[in-house]
Amino acid sequence: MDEQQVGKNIRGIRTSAGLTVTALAAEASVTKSTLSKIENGQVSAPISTLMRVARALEVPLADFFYEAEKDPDYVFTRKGAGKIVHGNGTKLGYSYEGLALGKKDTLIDPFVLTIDPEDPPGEFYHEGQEFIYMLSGTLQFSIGDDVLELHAGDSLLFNSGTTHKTHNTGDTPARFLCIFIQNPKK
Amino acid sequence: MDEQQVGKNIRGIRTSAGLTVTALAAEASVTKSTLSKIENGQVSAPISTLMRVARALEVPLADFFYEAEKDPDYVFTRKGAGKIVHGNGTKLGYSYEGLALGKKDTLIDPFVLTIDPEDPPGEFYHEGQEFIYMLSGTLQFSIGDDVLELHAGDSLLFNSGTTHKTHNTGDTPARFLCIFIQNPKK
DNA sequence: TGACAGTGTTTCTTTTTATGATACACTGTT
DNA sequence: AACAGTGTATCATAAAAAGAAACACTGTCA
Repeated sequence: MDEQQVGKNIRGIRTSAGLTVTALAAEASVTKSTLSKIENGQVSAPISTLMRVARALEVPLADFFYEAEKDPDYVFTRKGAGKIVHGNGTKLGYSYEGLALGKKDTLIDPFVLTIDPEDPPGEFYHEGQEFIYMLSGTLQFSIGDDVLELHAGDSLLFNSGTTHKTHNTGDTPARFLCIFIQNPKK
Repeated sequence: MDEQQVGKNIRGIRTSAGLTVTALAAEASVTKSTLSKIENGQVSAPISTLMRVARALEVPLADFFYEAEKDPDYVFTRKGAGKIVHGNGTKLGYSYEGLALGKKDTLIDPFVLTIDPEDPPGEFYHEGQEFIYMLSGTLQFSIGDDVLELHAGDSLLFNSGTTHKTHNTGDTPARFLCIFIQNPKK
């Protein structure tokens, strides 16, 4: 991990967001020359500057410091330090926080999923099984013909093949731990 | 997230490692005055300096930037929702709250485990993979040669074959969600 | 009691360097 | 060809991080 890598991370996040150097610099209240130098690893920016950039990108500051790891024995994720995967590829704005993206050979795929009150209902169908554990908020969860009202601490294990829908009917974000597992018998 | 929080994170990691300011400063090739100021949030250190400290602590740099817990009341287990299975069959007094004992054909085995401060350390080894997600309290978790200090919101995915030990060194019960999955390839 | 070794903090000066303003280069488009 | 948009390099200045050394503030031990 060095300034080069930090810069590459920032550049990756910026381009993913469809922002130009100029636009992000303005949003973060730094000049574009400064941002350019940061992204190219030409300076060792103080955290105060990086914080402004992180805030403008709306990502946790820790996102700037990830490095590609290789086949670790375990993956440890600090609270809030999971890699945020924005809902690209879906028409939903949900944000997924992957908790173990660094591990290659894994049977488990854990995420923390946040659904905001204004988010549209989502419908899912896929193979395998799924386990969810509510962390905060309230979520209306439809599975098959049943509708369940999930609150913090509730948990649910089900076959993903059963059509399931999510809808946040409350006025606070709903956060839940979500764990996918592929069916190995397939 | 600000310099204050970064400093607190560093201090927490340093003290957990049993290092003094002087010792860590020497290891990181920084003066103790500089390290003191960083830990107290009096400077906005450049990443080059923080990298030296992270390397000396043998932690990834991202560990300095995890967000502090804001709302501690988002984790609650509904009364009577889970079936309590006391630690029969083990010599430990741990209590397991099975979350999916009613389902027969399951790939996932989720439960909430509570370890009280007076409980003796436990050591485990078994096949498959395991995922844990801290709900409350503090747990000292040894895996392989590493010792991790787990707090609420932290998560860990690992191969169960790696010897792992649990020990509650705090003064409040440690609760964590634990999900165990058999290796289907065996 | 006093000396002392170890902790962490503060003050002060110097030196490093990150920053912003500006100019530059490199693309496409019309 | 002019132009609007990208990102990069140059340079002076201002900012502030770093280090040295002195300052507490513990404990311990004789």
